[in-house]
Amino acid sequence: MFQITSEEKKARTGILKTQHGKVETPFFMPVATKLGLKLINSQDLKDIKIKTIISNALILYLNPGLEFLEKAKGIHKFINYNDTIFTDSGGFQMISDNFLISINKKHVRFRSPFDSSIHKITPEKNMEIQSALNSDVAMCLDYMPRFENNYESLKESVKITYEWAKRCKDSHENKKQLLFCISQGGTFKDLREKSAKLMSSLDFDGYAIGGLGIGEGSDLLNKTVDYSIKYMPKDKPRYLMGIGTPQHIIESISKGIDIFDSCYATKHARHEMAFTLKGEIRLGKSKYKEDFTPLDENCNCFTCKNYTRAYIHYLIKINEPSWKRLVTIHNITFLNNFLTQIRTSIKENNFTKFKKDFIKNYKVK
RNA sequence: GCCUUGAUAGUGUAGUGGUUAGCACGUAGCCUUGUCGAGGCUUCGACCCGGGUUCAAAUCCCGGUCAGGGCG
Repeated sequence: MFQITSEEKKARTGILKTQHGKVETPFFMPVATKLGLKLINSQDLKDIKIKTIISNALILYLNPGLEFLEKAKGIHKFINYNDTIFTDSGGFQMISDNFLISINKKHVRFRSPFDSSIHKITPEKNMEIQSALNSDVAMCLDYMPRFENNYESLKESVKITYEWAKRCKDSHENKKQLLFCISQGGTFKDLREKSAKLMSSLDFDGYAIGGLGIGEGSDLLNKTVDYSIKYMPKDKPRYLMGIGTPQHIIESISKGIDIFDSCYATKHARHEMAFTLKGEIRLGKSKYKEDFTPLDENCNCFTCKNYTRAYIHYLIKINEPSWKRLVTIHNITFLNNFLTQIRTSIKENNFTKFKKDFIKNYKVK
């Protein structure tokens, strides 16, 4: 399932094998919650060489529904994507007020945002859904409390998430599908350590860190990854959920993280932000009006090969929405290339220098 | 030449005697990280010029300038 191929200090490369092929780690997954990547499609993913995406089991269960997806001959066929698809369990929805109704040890009750119907989901039911979706990697149902700074509720979430992980594992029947668990604990050291230890006591195909990237800031994010990863199995893939930015990705890889997903790159692309090796730029700013250079000077993406910052700026100013696709393509290509470079640097035992050079050039506000 | 209409942020406009002069786009800045609203927030920025009436004028009057329209 997972094999480490090279290491430099704590950073490592590896190969994750799923029913749809092999993926080299560390990698980044774009988010396709509803099986749609805004503005781009599976052909774009092939062109960019994106080998994994992540969707959301609970959302797909509510709409378009399992019956429909069965008629469509499965999610891979439906979206014409023949590589690895992760499905998130839907635990993240629990932080949304208009979603959650109640939660207890047995199940979670919530209201569908699509038709306001009320649903009850148990870990067993969640596994049933993910097995039926036949994604390549399923995530255990976890409980992420809304009040992320409340120690007591986080303590409770660590406990419930552990109980649920056991139930997910026991009821997981799709043997072609890998199953990852998720640890919680907010930014509290003792809770993170406890959660990581509890999860590591169970045998999963991969181990995720959840509950981060929700405004805790870089310092707490980095510290929390340290707390957790110390007690996570070394020979299994480690997935930092919801992250994110190039600086967080490279920092986390240096700690031993293998997998990332985030809507940051695509969402920010639609808000005029493009990644460059020197930091983020805002293309709507007038300083780019006569900047006839590519978004990033070293990027080989479709957008950078064919268009300039000035053109994107111009499209923004004349309210021509096609720029959003161009910037989206750039940002996910940028991240994908970034991860490829990181993998290469680890294999060549050059990662430490690569990271140092990157941080030196990458300006963070 | 005569008549007429108009002139309010960079642009387009609201405003019939007392408004912190409103709005949209724009400028500048900030936010967004496992449900991505093709977003959200903040800032900057104006009454054409000169005189008059009035306690008080973007608002009423006179003149000028500029622009549009009509007549000759």
